[in-house]
Amino acid sequence: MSFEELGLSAEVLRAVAESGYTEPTPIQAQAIPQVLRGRDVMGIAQTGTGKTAAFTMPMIDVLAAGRAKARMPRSLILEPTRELAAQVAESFEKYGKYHRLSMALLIGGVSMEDQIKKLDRGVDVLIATPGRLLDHHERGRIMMSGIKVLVVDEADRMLDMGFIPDLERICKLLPTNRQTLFFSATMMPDIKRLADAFLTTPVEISVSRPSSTATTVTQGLIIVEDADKRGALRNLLRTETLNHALIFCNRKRDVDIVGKSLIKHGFNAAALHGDMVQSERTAVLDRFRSGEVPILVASDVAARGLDVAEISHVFNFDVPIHAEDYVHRIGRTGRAGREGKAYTLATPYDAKFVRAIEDLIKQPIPRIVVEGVEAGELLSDEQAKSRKRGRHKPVATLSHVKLPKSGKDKAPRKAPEAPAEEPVRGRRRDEEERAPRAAAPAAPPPSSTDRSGSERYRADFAVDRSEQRRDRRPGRRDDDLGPSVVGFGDHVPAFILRPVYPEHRAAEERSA
DNA sequence: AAAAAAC
Repeated sequence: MSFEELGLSAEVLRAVAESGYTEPTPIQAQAIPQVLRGRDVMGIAQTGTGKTAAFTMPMIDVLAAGRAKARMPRSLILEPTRELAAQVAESFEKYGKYHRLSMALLIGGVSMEDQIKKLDRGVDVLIATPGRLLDHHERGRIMMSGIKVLVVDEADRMLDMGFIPDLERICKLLPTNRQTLFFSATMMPDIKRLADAFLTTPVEISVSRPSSTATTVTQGLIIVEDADKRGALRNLLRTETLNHALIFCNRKRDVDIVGKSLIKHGFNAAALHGDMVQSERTAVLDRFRSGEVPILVASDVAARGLDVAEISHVFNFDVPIHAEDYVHRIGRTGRAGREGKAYTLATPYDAKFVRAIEDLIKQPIPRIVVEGVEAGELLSDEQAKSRKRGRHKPVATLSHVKLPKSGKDKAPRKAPEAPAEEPVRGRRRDEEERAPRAAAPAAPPPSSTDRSGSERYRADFAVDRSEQRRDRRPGRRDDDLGPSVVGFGDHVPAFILRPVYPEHRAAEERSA
């Protein structure tokens, strides 16, 4: 099978040849002729199957005839993450280099100005993440009625991320007379329902079963105590011959910690997660792609679809909680038939997550021992439980008490000893603001006689800083923020109490 | 046990 047989234009074929590809992947071979024919396509394909090119190549030809009007894009591609959107834009640039298609990338985290300018000039290809697209639409910068081709990429991930309402809103803005291409790695019932709503008599294309891992990837599981994880990772990084290494952590906080720790130990590493500003995200990914920084520590923002050639190693610093994520993460290596290695660090308590992964991939992950690090063993559920009980330390100070989530009554709103208060109008709001704090478990009864002012302050207000503001993006609030001071709190500055009018002030001074 | 996405 060759690209020439698929019906693509000479211009696209020339661009494909120049990019070095000679043979279409299965999804490209099946999808390209259907897209050119104008059919709707439902593609069940994972990333790494050549899915992106399967829709960009034929779309370039479909859109070649015709011209875009101002603010009326002719096609729309929806992606779940900003990085994936940028990657699709690159694909259009690569295969569309002999066409004069205009393109705009509408993603969050970057200035709207350039995006608006492009929209005003008219775009053939609009690539967007849902939030920013709707933002532009609400500001009246886009008319969706001219869209002839819609692509919904990574639909299952959009579902995971709660994008479905946005997706449905966007879909209502589009003309019903259009071509739709819908891609998902799985076809769960929710996805099927969505596909039925979006597509009309689609051609179904399915390549490579989900939950399968590439055979060219060598896997290994290292069981160590939590405290030994970083040491084990460093050891692996030193002994393996790395080209590009991608290290996944479950939490953004740990991405930062592991990244900093590696740099401190002399590794050329960088971190990537969704709380970083977009310019940094882009810069880090560029440096990783170019090979300037060969080690990237990342959250699952990089788990799916990220296409960096020649990632030789994937390390799971944490066992992914959802088994499918394991498949996606290690799918970043061993791409296009290349060799890859995927090592997972597990603690003795990760047994059930490891089991879920092994069930999904239908094979055990070979256990591996890292030199210089004591090998552990996965604990059974009961063992884990009893060991955890033994490790439990009594709560020593209030600063270790985790505050109840606001809005959700996990702890009683009032301390048991607190005297029942008359609901005095005007004070009630203040009481409610303070209630969760006062009711923190193990709070000593409020007695002001035996404690100094500073002791009382510590007991009432001291909070573990790490529990505050996990989400540091400006304007974002986590539900479990620490105590917030409303207005001036209890303190009223003296100047506020002073009379405003000179004659009143004079009266005050007289009486003083 | 999380992450992702608009200002």
